[in-house]
Amino acid sequence: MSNERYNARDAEPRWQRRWDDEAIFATRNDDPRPKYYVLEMFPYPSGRIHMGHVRNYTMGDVVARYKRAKGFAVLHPMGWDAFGMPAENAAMANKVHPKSWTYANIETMKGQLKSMGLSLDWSREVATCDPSYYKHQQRMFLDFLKAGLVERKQSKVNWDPVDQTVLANEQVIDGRGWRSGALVEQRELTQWFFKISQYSDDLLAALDKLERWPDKVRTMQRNWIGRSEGLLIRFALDSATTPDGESEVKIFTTRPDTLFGAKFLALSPDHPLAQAAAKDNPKLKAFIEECRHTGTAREAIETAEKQGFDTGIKAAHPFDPDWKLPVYVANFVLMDYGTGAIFGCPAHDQRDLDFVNKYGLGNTPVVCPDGQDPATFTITDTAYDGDGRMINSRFLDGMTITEAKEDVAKRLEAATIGNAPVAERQVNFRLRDWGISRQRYWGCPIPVIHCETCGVVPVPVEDLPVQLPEDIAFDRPGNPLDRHPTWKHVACPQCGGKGRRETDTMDTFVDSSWYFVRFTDPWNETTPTTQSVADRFLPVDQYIGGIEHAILHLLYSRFFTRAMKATGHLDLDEPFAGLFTQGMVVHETYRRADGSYAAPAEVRIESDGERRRATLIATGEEVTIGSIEKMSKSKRNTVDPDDIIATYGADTARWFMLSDSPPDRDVIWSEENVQGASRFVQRVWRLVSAATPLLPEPGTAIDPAHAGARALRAAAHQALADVSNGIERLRFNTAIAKLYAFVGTLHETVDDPAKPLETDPAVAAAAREAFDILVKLIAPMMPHLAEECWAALGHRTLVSQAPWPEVEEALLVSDTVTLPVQINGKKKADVTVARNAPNPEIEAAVLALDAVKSALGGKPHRKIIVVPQRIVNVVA
RNA sequence: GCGGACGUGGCGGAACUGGUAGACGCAAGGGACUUAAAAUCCCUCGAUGGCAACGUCGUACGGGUUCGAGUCCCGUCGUCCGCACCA
Repeated sequence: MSNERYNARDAEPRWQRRWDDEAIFATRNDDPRPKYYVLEMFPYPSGRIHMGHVRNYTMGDVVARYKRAKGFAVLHPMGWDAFGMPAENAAMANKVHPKSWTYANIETMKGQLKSMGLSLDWSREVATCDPSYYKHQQRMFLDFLKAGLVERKQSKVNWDPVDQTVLANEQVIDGRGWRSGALVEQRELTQWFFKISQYSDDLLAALDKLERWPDKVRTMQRNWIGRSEGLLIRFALDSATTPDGESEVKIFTTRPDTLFGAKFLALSPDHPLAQAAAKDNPKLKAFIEECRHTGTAREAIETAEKQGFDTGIKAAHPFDPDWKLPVYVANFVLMDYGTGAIFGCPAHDQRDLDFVNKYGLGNTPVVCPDGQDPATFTITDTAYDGDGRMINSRFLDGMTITEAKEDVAKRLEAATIGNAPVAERQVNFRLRDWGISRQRYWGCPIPVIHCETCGVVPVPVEDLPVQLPEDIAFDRPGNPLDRHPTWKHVACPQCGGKGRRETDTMDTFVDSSWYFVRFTDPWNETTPTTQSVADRFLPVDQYIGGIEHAILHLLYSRFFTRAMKATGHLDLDEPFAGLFTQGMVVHETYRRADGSYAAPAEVRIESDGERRRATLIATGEEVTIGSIEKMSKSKRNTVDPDDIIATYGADTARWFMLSDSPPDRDVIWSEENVQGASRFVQRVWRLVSAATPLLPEPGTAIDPAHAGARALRAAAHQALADVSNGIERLRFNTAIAKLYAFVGTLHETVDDPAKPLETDPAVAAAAREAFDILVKLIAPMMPHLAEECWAALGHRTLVSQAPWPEVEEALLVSDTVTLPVQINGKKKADVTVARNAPNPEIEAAVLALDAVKSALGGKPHRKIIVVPQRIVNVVA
């Protein structure tokens, strides 16, 4: 065997250069073969890539290389999600311009990605901060505006006091800004909105068709969109108790069946009627103020106590004008859902029950669970929201909930107050419009001009892009665009009068909502898309990224696809046909005695057989091995991809990323397991080096009658079938397990003391085929090693361009099968029979087995179950 | 609170639509080679009983369906994730 070690540091750059020189990963838009679009979520250019990127991009690259070998015109591009806050933070902290900071980071990270050996078409690279990209985004903004998909409105917004910007609801997590972590405040501002809610129904319904999306993500989006069917009911107000000008209140309910259990109405503190009532009621006014404050603090989780204030207003029950219900203002009623008002049925809604128990309004159960006696069924602390029959509900009594809902809806639709029906059926969504205004510099400028006479005027398309000014100061927080001395002062395109540019920029989620479209023709300077090309390559066949984008990015992209279709930029229903969410890369943490963290690179791990100990390399100080956590700077448990590639090579890193865990689960980065991957790289190289001199020319005919040759071919084709299947199903860890096993088999052949490889031409010919297959199988995962082996095996082509081998199915089935034999479901023996042996023959063979005879002890069996090709079970 | 996913050796995990539980990797132990170490190669490796052939138990726990259950059903416990006053 050769002693020469495989030198990744030498081989990897060499092959990368060759791929580059021959431009083998560039995709031609006129390639006539069937297309396959594989895409990984593009990175934010934060400075350096991290292990999460390595995992994400390795998975995508395996798919890209595999599909390319399968004969597809593969589109596999990369770009940069390059606008955003960190560039401005860096500008403030280090006096670097966001642009130079961003482009320097892109340069560094591009080099890192290249060192991973990814099969990307770099000629399609885009950066969202480049005017050549955001120009088209501005164009689409104007098109959306024209199409009625953009709106400017006053709204209560989530204000992040640290980043000094507005956040979308999706960007507020537990009441805190998703990036800054600061407690979010409520403010009234005029904002630009994309009318995503216009597509609520479609965005929801189309989820059912996204069969290649994880159920988890679809469920999350379903919940986020939050469709609920119900009834909008008008309650007439008692004029004697009601402020002038008010005569009714509208409420939304999904439980009209419980109308006879109503005890009160409740308004949101922001409800117009509440405001009106507060005018002459200082106590109510004070209460509303209080609600606002606790509302903004958002500590709702622990201080969830229901509070209300009786306005004194009385509302008439829709089925009984003499039945008056008190109208409260309550802190738990949300203004921006439904109508901002509810009716409370305490017996069947926990919130309402908590409320009446506090204010002594009582409750009447109107739904009685089956098996309970309606006469004695009572509610005290726990509302009943299950199924049952209507009680205490006059004409509804005895009906099911569904029947009662229908009956109430029909009656109230037919009834009228004034000239309008009392109620109408309504569908409500939780999803609200997407506020895209950000008070930031480093984002895509919103292309409109505010004119003193004409109002809001779109920037003419021929004036695009509205470019960001480069002379900008970051000495204060807030929006530098707004403070720029000249940039915002322009003439109105309509009247030529005094105008002012919009100084808000777009949420960076806008940038990432269509980059996958732009990749199809990034060279088009005049329009955002070239429709024929976009329609050819889209949808993305396989999209891969983190679960953290399950809602925001993916929902926005789905909206954008619809909006682009509506404005004639695309003909596409859904952007991502297949979605895969990969798990995180996690690592142990190390803590010093003083509580500070130590980095993996500073620590030496030793095992004394019983347990693992960690010491600081520099001082020998013992450190505690802590829990396994997501890699993060704060826990200092990160591993730098550059270090790993320098030490082991990209192939080892790639192989490790795929091998240890199922790709949708977290993978633990462990030094021992990386070394295992590294050993495997060397093992493959040694094996190929040892075998090569003994192998005949590629394509040498193999004697089909030779048993040894056939066995070897069977192993190769089985591995081929298994690895292909693993990649197709994105089960990379199982594909890799099969490769380990296959290499083991080849090793046995090469190491066989009988030396058939040297003496038996049939075996040698089979081995030639097997080695060629092996190298093709490892190529998607370890492309550099594969190229090196491919060349060593005497090929002059690139394995990266070689076709995927075809499975010869005939090799996978043998003439005989060995079936496990069970007695009463426990395995006791094996039986080998002809593959197509009829059942009686198999039964006879089984009953003749010693193990079966002794187990039966001379008694007759009761039954034999033969599952063809699988198993035999004898029932004693 | 609501919704979802999961629970298999010392560890990561495998087991297609119910059909030989623990593939493959890591760690560990033993051996070969070596002056020695590294590297490499070979063997062992769920628990338990037995000298052994072999037996018994075993996929969080308790039931059930089935010739047969890690897989399906019911219940319990635990872990993780998402949403969180959405009427």
